[in-house]
Amino acid sequence: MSRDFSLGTVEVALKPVERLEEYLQSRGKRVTQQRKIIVEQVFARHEHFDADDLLAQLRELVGPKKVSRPTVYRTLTELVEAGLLRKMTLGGRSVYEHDYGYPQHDHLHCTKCDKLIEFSSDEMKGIREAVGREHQFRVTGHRLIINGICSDCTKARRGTRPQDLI
Amino acid sequence: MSRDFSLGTVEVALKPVERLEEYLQSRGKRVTQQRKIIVEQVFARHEHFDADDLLAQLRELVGPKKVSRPTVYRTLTELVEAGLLRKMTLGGRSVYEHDYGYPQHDHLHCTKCDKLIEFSSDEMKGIREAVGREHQFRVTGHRLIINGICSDCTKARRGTRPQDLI
DNA sequence: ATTTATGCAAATCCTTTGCAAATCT
DNA sequence: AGATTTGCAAAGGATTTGCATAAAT
Repeated sequence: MSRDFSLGTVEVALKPVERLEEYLQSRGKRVTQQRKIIVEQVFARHEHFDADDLLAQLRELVGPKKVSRPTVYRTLTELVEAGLLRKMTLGGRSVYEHDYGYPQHDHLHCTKCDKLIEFSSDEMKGIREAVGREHQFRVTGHRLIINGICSDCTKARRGTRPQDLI
Repeated sequence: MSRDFSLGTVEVALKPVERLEEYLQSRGKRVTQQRKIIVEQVFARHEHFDADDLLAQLRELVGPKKVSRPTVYRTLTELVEAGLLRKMTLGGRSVYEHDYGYPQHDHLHCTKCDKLIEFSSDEMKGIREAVGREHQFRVTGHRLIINGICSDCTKARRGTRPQDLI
């Protein structure tokens, strides 16, 4: 199966839910209703989100009391462990995005409207390797966020609240 | 006046305290004892620190009740606004480092021992420009953190607590 | 004399936890 | 049945805020 996203295409053998089941079973964890509901909803949209966004989405699209807040937090942690989601911290709050079946990329962060735009740069690979070698550092990943003002906000001349630059 | 740091030398016209006074006066804010004590202590050491570290340093080197916790937080925010400090978020907590008179650089973050190592890469300038142009984004800064295991932890074979990869 | 800043205590925000009841295997 | 999960309520940790008092202009 292959999925096509704005940044490219990556081959993935299993659907997110299946990947999760595989992960859960390999750890003797259980495939519960709420975990299935959560992956399903998480992969139903591609935008970046935080625990609250997800909770709101669940309440709206699935039902008001299908999954509790603690379970959302617990499951998000598992989805990160399972390699399905990637977590990042933007000004104090945790933000998640798809990792599974999604190509490596970085972010442009508009400090006016707080929008996140994805981009990919091949040069990063080189930088990582070079820097790692130089410092005898075993590199496992990186996070690059370029801050600035997006074109929309530049046009709109009057921005909203000033954001702290992570 | 020039200051020499591991990554290079940058010319700065005023000392941090002076720069702060300039900033405060330009805003009709007051040059208080605690604000002066804080900048002084903040620039007395070059390591990265968080609000708690600073509070501890103040209690130890200045006195146990010279500056309160809320004032530390309020002043750190001002120092960032004044361009004296740079703020970053590492796994939920805010970490600060010198910005004023200190050259642009990025970080290597050891996910075992949580150590931060500075490095600078010239390629980043190019990436920033290219990406900004491509997305009509007015770039004002960036944050690059490369995660991995530092040489110390690799040697020590057994790391400490697992960290979440920002 | 004004007006801003500080310190205290309490409040917030996001996230995590203890524990009994519910749900999987 | 037996173990893991869930949901609830409460706890936690970092950071912020209201307000009376202290300090700066």
